[in-house]
Parts: sequence; C-alpha cells; structure tokens
Amino acid sequence: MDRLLLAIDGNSLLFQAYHAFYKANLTTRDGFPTGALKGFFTKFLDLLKQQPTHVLVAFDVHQPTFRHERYSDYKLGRKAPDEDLKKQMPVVREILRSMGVAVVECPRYEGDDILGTFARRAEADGMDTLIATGDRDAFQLITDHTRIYYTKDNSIVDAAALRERYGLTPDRMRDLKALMGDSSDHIPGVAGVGEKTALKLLEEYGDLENVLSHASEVKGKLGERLTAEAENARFSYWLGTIATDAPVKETLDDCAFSLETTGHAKARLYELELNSIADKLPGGDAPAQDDSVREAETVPVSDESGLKDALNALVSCEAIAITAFPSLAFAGCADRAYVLSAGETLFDACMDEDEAYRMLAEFITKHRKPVLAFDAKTVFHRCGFSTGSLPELRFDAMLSDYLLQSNRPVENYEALCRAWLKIEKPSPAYLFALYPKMSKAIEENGLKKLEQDVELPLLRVLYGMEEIGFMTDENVLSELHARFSNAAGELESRIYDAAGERFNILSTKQLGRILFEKLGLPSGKKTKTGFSTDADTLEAIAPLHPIVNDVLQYRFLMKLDSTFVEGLLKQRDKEGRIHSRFMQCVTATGRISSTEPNLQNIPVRTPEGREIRKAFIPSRGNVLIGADYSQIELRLLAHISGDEGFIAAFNSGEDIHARTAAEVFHIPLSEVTGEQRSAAKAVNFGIVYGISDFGLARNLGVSVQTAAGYIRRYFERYPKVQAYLKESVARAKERGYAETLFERKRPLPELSASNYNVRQFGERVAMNMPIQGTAADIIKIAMVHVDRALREGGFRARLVLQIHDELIVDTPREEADAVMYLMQNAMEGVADLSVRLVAEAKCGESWYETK
DNA sequence: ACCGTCACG
DNA sequence: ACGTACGTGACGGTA
Repeated sequence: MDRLLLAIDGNSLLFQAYHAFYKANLTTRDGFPTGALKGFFTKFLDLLKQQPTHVLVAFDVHQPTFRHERYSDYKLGRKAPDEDLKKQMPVVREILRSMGVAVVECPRYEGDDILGTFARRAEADGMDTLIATGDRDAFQLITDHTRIYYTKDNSIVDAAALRERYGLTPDRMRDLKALMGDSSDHIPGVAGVGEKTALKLLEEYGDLENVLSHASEVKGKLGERLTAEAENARFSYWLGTIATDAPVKETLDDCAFSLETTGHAKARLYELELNSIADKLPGGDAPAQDDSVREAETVPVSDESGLKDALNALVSCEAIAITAFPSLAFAGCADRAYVLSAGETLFDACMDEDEAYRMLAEFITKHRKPVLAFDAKTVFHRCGFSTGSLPELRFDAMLSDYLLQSNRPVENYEALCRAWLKIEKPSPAYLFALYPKMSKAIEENGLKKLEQDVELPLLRVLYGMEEIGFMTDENVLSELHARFSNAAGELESRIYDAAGERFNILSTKQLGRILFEKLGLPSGKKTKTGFSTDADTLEAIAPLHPIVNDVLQYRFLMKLDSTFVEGLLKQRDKEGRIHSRFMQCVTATGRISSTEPNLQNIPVRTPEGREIRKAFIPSRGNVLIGADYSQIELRLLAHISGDEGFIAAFNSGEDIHARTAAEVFHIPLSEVTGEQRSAAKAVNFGIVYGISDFGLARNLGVSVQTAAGYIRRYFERYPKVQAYLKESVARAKERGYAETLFERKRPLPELSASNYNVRQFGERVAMNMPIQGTAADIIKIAMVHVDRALREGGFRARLVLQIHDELIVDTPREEADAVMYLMQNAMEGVADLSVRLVAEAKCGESWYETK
C-alpha cells in the first residue's frame, strides 16, 4: 500500500476552529471553553479519511519564535490569542499525544517550517505528503508528491490546481507574496502592490529578481516604488520562505500512525463533553469508572414467563428503577437489571413491549413500589398509568440533572451516567447510585425544595394534562382551512401577476430575487444567505410596490393555515382531543415548553389568528376557564428591586404602562398620549429583557439617542430598578450563576467569556433570568396548588394547558364559579410579595371567549 | 441538518 | 469598532 504522510499545521487549524465556533461559545458544564477543541478534532477526524499511514501535527512553540530574532518586531505584531483559545492549546496537544499522534515543535521555527521539512524528508523516502493548513504560504511546498489540503475551502491543491488559481508554479508563490505582502503575517511587500498587480508583474518578468532588475522599465508610481522598495521586497521574500531543513528531533518513523490508538483519547474527550467526537473513535478506554459504582449484571427478558420471574425477584425490593430507552429496562437494586430484549434471533421468543410495560405497571401498583426513573413522565405514559393511580415517584434523574444544569439540555440517560458515574454502558440499576449522589448535589445547591415541592409534584400535574388533552372542534378548523387557503390562493395569483412570473413565494431566495433584482426594490439588511425578507424589512418597502403587502399577507395566511389549522388537524385523536407534551427540562429559565403540537403559541394578537382559538373547546357539558396573572414579570421586578416608586405604581391599581409614562415624562396620567404609553411599555419590557438603547430603538422605531433618553429618565424615576439590574449582573459574575426567588439557578459561563458579545449576552441574561424564572416558579407552584385543590375538593375540573402566565381548566359548568374562585386564590396566594400578585379568571364556551 | 421566518409569553 | 433586546417550537425551503 502506498504510504501517505498527513502533515497538519496545528496552529492554523486551531485558529480556524476557534473562530468557527466563536459564536457558539461552547464550554463544558463547569465553564471550560471547548469550541476550538471541537472544531479542531472534527476536522482532524475528517482528515483521517485520507487514510494516512503517517501523521504529524506541527505547532509553533509558545514563546515567540522567529526565523531570525533580529526581525522579531514583525512577528510580534501578531495579536495574542484570546484567553479561551489559550486555555485549549495545551489540551489539544495532550489529546493528540494520547491518541498516539506525533506532535512536533521546534524552537525558533514555525509550524510551516516543520511541515516543509517533513514533506521533503517524506519525498526522499518515496512517500506522498498531504499538508493540511489554512495558510496559503504553504502552496510553495507543492511538488509532484506533496499536495496541500487547504482548510479554508476544503480543497486539495496540487501544481495543476495552483496554476489554475494563480497561473504560477509553486516556487513562484514566494515571489508573489514578496510583492503583495501579507498584513496578517506582517510581511510588508511593496506598498501599493496588491494581488492583481503582483500577478501581472510576474507574468511579464517571471520572478521577483527579474521584476526588480527591470523596475526602471515600469512606468509611473509603480516603477518608482519597485525601485525604492527593492530591499523591502527581497526581505519579504526571505521572510516568506518556508524552511525545509528545520532541526526537528522527531523522525518520519515517529509519525507512524494507527487509527486504533486514537481510542485512547476517548475518556478525556468525554470528560470535555465532546461526546460526538469521542463516539467516533474506535474502542479505546472507557472513562475511568466511579469507584463507588459496581457494574450491574444485565438479565435479558424475552418472554412472559421470564418477565414474571423477574418481577417475582423484586417483590421485596425497596423501589423499582425504570428507564425506557432504547427499550424497557428495570431494576430493584444496584447490581442487577432486567432488560426487555427482542431475543438473539428473529426466531427467539420475544414479547410485546406494551404488554411488558402493562405487567410492570400492575406489579408496581399491586406492591405499592416507589419508582426511580430517568424521564418518569415518559416512562409512566408507556406503563399506561391513569393519572389517578400514578405510583410514588422518589427520584427522576432527568429532573435533578435539569435543576443542577439548567443551562444545558439533558441529552439522554447514557450521557447522564457518563457525566455522573463515569460509566459507559447505561443500566437502570445505576439509578440507585445516582439517587443519593444527585440528591446530595441538589441539597448542596439549595434546590431541594424546588425539587420536592415543585418539580416532582408538577410532573404528575403535567402528566394529567397530557393524558386528558384539549378538546377541539373539527368543523371550526375545516372552515378556517377553507377560508385561509382560498384567501392565500387569490393573493398568490395577484403576486404572480405583479411579478410577471410564477415562483415560490415562501422561498426567501426566490422572493429576494423577484423583489430586489427583478423589481428593483431597495433591499435592507442582509442575512448570511442573501437578502433579508422578514416582516420588518418588507413593511419598510411596502409603500413602494403593491406586491409587498400581498406577500406579507400571503405569508401570514400560509403560516396560520399550515402551522395552526393543518398542523392541529393532524394532531387530533379519535375523539378530537389534542395531547401536547409538556417539556419540563428544556428551558434555561425554568419555564415549561409544549411540543407536538406546541399549544403555547396559538395565535391571539391578530383577529384572523385569534379565530383559531374558537376551535379549542371544553369537553361535553363543560366550559373553559382561563386564568392569567396580570403583569407578573413587572410585579416581580418591582418586588425584587424594592423600588418604592415602582411598587407604588402597582399599588395605585392604575394601568402600569400609562402610569410609568406619566412618571417618566413628568406629566399627569390623564395627559399621557398613546405614543407615550407605547414607549413606556416598550421600556418596561426592555428592562425585563436586559435593556440596550439599540434594542429599544429598533423596537420602537426611534433613534438610538431617543431610546437612550427614555432609559435614562426611566432610571432617574426608578433608581432601585437600575441598581437591581446592576447588582444582578455583579452577583451572577461573582457566583457564576443567576437565580430566582425560589433559588432556581442558571449557570452563566458566558459572563467570563473573552468575547465581548457573549459577555454582553450573559449580562442581559443575568438581568432577565431571575424575573422570567421567578414567574415560572410561581405559576408552577400555582399549578400544583390548583391541581391539588381541585382533586381534594372533589371537583371534576381539570387543568388542560399552561401558557407561561395563564392556566386553562376544562370544567363542568356547575363547578365553574367555584373553580374560578379557587384558581384566583391559588394563583394569587403563591407568594407574599411587596406587590400583590393579581390573577383574573374568565369563563367561556371556547378558548376564544376566555380572554 | 440548518436557515429564515413567525407564532406565543 | 462592533453588534444587541429575554424565553420557546414548527414550518417550508435549501443544501
């Protein structure tokens, strides 16, 4: 087999990787930056597809290294790498070494000198070389046996490709650079000469020396400069020359590579939470196991009698641990688990999974076994428990993990076992080890009350809501579908007429072409893929052409029809009920979310959209109650900040936005104009979001100065609000997390990021999370209280939906008054704050009517 | 799989 | 000199 040396410019690849993942701001759970590592090793694994027999990664040595120290000034001009990148540099080397990859450094020589040296050695040894780099300097190293993998565009460049690009042979690349210079590398070149001029000169005179000696023939300013800066050019040529004789101590044999040994880095990569990379490595070492955890025995269960035996063995156990992925598995103690298996072959006896869940559920109910689980809500659904007969839930590892790491989505049980126990192969038996371990962490982080009194009881409430579902009226949806699709159809043909052709209006690409190229309308901002065509942009140009409003209206109707009308019709069960899933471990602030379908974003702001709420109806003989908190986030801002003026504004009972406007503009309430109220409202919202003058200006459509003025006056009137925002950021910086009144925490590694924008984002989150999160805590507690009061009071009314500050209950008509009263009391009584919590309940024949 | 867009609080 | 409101989920188009 042909031997191939893969020679990688480590610095170049690392810088590129760092910048590629700059915005993603990746870190481990405890805040160690990993973006550059992720990018580097993703690319590294990609490069290994070239099947090299030898691999080396060259790095510059840490202290500044120069081809000659005299010229150090030039290279010193390079910017020092960011802190985040610096931290990752030694880790890249460490991981590469553990993979068995040659890491080569050479004092006083740069990475590309090492690459050049090895490329020549390989060639002398009859090997081919592929140099991976994002630095075009390396093109000078191209020969018949040395090619460049140019990482900026993932192309492989050989002599032919180079000729096509520049019309030059590899050894003329230095001449090119000597003339045009390279600011990123602080190579001066000749002033006023760019790539085009340099190429023209080389085409005419062949090489640098010939250009310089014919400088007098070149006309004008260019000729003068060539003469005056000849030495500069020669110096640049020398600076740009890659050494091929660096005194590296490693040999080609040291670079011999085997894919197998890369597996040795697995444990470290998992530790860095770079799971996707670690997963791709072969076999290798499992992460160092937690000493306290023994490996559990796995007993396969493939038929009914096997399952009966398994359950019999669990009669005397303290609790049952259950996981549902990839298939049902359960355990009664830490060292033996039963896993439902489909059998070794197709012909093996295997039992129906639903039946297995049913038998397990029956066992749990009969023996009153408490449950430990990962994602208990899903497990309970699979078991088919009815809401009234759910077993006791002691511990849900997914919930605990969420409370401890709410800034990161819970991945899966396998990842959780890896993170908490360093165990590779998951087993439900490990829940017995996770339970005390995670509970200790919960306790230490002050999260016990939240877990015991809020999240675990809430899980049962959400289970009930998912089970019961929300009744819908098919006729309403069908009629809306007809209305929306007909209206959209008419708009469609008008748009085609105006455009003079048919095209896909929903394609931003095609729409951009029609509006901005064909019709020549002025394009506003751009997205990274082309013209921006969002509603803001289109509204700005709507007066210029009638097609624009038609497009906006078309989009609006298509959105309503496809997402809401058609989307909802697809989700109805045979009785017409829609069962959304309420996700308890998703958001970073503590809110719940709703999926498949999302019932938390059903339209309300436009009349046409609001019609959809007429399709959401009570069960037969029932009515719906909608109860919502009034201005809960602003009330919390008033309470948490303790600002007397803002608290008084609420206690006055007047419209808060109008009252704010009156106070900020120093005018009587009766004189507040609509515009002033809108501005005050936007500022109120802005404060909650972590205000910036730019954001407020964009939202209000006023200048940044005007917006800044609003904010200044707002803070003058409510100084403690400003103080609170400042303190909130300072506290979060100090502790590394933001928290709610109920001590729910959100880690904020962003606050110590080196990237200014990321840090700014962290600061806004530090201002917003305590408010949004406390509101989330409060309504969660209200749900637990409402649900309990309904059941204990013997009501048949049931919660069916939560929309962040609003609860919907489906109730028998005769209970409605009592339930409204009960809900209002429960919601308002959650917390005793310096500003009263206000909730209002309304009753109706559809969701449309409860507003 | 990702982007742009847009529905909600 | 730079890019910015906070939190979600679903859709259609595109690569």
